[in-house]
Amino acid sequence: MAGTTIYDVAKKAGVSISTVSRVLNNSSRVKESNRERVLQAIEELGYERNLLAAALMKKNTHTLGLIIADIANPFYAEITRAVEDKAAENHFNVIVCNTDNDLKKEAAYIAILRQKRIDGIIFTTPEINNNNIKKLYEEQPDFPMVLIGSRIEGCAIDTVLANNYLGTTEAMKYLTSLGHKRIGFIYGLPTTLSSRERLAGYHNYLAENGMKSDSKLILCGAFKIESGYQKAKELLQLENLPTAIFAANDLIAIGALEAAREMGIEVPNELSILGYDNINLSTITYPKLTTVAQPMMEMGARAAEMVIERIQGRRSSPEVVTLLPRLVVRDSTGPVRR
Amino acid sequence: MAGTTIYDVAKKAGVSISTVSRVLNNSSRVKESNRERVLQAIEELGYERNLLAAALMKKNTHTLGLIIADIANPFYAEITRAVEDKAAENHFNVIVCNTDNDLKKEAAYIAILRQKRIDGIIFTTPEINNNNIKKLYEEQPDFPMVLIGSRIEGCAIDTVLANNYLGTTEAMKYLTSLGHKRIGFIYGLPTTLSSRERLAGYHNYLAENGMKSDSKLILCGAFKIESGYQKAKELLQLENLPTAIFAANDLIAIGALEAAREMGIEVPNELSILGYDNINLSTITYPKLTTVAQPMMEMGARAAEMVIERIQGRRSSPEVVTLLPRLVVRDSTGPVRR
DNA sequence: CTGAAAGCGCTAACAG
DNA sequence: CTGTTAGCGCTTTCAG
Repeated sequence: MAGTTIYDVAKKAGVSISTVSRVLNNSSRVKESNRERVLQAIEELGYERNLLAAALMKKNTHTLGLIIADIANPFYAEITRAVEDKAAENHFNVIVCNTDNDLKKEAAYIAILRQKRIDGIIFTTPEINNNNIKKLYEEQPDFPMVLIGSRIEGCAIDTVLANNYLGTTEAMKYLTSLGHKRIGFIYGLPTTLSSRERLAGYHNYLAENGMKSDSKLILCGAFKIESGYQKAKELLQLENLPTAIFAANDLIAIGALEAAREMGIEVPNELSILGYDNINLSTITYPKLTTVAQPMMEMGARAAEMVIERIQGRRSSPEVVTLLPRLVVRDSTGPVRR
Repeated sequence: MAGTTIYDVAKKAGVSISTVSRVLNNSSRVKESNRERVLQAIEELGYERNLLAAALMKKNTHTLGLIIADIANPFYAEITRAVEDKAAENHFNVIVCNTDNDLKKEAAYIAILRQKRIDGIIFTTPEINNNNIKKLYEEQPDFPMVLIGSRIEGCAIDTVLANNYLGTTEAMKYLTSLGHKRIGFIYGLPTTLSSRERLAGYHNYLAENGMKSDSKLILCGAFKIESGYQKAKELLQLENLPTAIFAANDLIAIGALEAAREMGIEVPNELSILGYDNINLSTITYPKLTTVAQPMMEMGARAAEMVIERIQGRRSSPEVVTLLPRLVVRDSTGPVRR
């Protein structure tokens, strides 16, 4: 019953509420016989602990906030799953907040989460210039939080990253090894860490390997299927066609796949398409997508671990953990046709 | 600051804590000048309300629990998105709980959610015999909860359903209109409402239309891609081949698509495949999946509305809301080849 | 090892 | 309209 309190339990067990509290929290030795009587009273009364009252005293709620753009986006869904798993393992719950990358919404969520006294927040905000986080950090530098896949200038916050340069380089190396020289690049929101670093990686690779970069081959849209579809169409209407398209995420790549199909361009025979992320979807496309796999599960799990460690005071100076992506070759890429 | 309380605010504003509380809650008239002084004090102190303390008194947390099998499953992800949106609209947060349909895990989540005094729970448990829910209902019949896509025997609980018979019938009607007579049926976990009703719908349709049902054509697996793949393979190795496969969800259909491709069977020319749900994935398969669309967004939104209404006492006798599915014809189905 | 008592920060009568 | 007061249900000294 929700109405019963430790007073009821105490009375029934013939002990004081302190003793009841002690067995509830395992906080200090309680005579075995008393512990048993308390446990039995709890059982018989169907007592349900009020964790709100406990939190009011203990100053922790064992609840985490997770701020993401959109849980219906498979990329975030997978991270969320990992976060929730790791949280549950450590007896934390997670409140999920969809912001659609709207800073106003995000600010409102942050405020309410703090008012509900959640213990920490995990941000997956892609934006590199997120003033909400910056502000929170400045006002409460000690508040436990961690960033996934992003960095905020001037904020020493725990962060989990996947190495974008490496991923991009691997992909480009692979593509060029197949003989591709004209490689189109479609990326998403430019104010995003992923966009920046992947674009930089693309440019770098070309430069370091003495390949000229053609600005006509570089298009910017959004990290969405629709956007990938449109930008790929643009690319495929160029006079001097690319032989491969490197998409800055899988959704873009999926859109590109569709554009190619619609235009009667065979993948991978006439055009190679390479994605980024390795979301679950990438297995069910036809052809199956070659992609740079981000260790999303690890990223989520690691992030959850980090906030929890910080909440529990088992962590001092902020740290940036950089995980390694790896190329997953499937069927959407092949040797350039001469 | 998190350390400041209404006492600090009251002192700074030169009023009593009651007045502060009143402006915070807009609970009763406060002289305009006082309200402003309070607001200003709040601003200057950076006061952050402690909603735990408030909840302890008010007996509500403005938090919902959402119990699902797996947020990484696009079907649940979409529902979750809708639930969270509607919740946020009504100033509720949602705690997401992944159970993998494990009743033990679920029971643990229910217990902790209640201890955290969340205001209501939305269950998307597919199982028809969920003792956790039954038990909760028996112990706390007034506790606000709603079921999505399932029913629990003997429990008068608010429920949101999509009409499985109708969906199945539509699909079968469409398939037979294309000339299909041997229609394979692959479904998932048999203890699931969706499985039962869709299977029943399949049988019904055949019976009502004087078509004989062949038990060899009816296979049961899990609601997963992998399972669809395997069962479709079985179906496609039969002596007397089906000309169409009706899958009880899209994941199964996607698996079937892959099986067909692997076996060199052309869809839809040689085999029609029809799914159920219309998850986002169903647009990106090749060919694009014909499917029975469940209004997942509406289901989630409606469910959230219902719990919130019940929480707010704006709802009396439990209700079963049945939404209508609709057939979405895409490219994975076609006329039977003679 | 146990109990009494003092809060945690807030809301809700109840007087005024 | 405002302040006083008594809790909400629990944890945590502090004595014993």
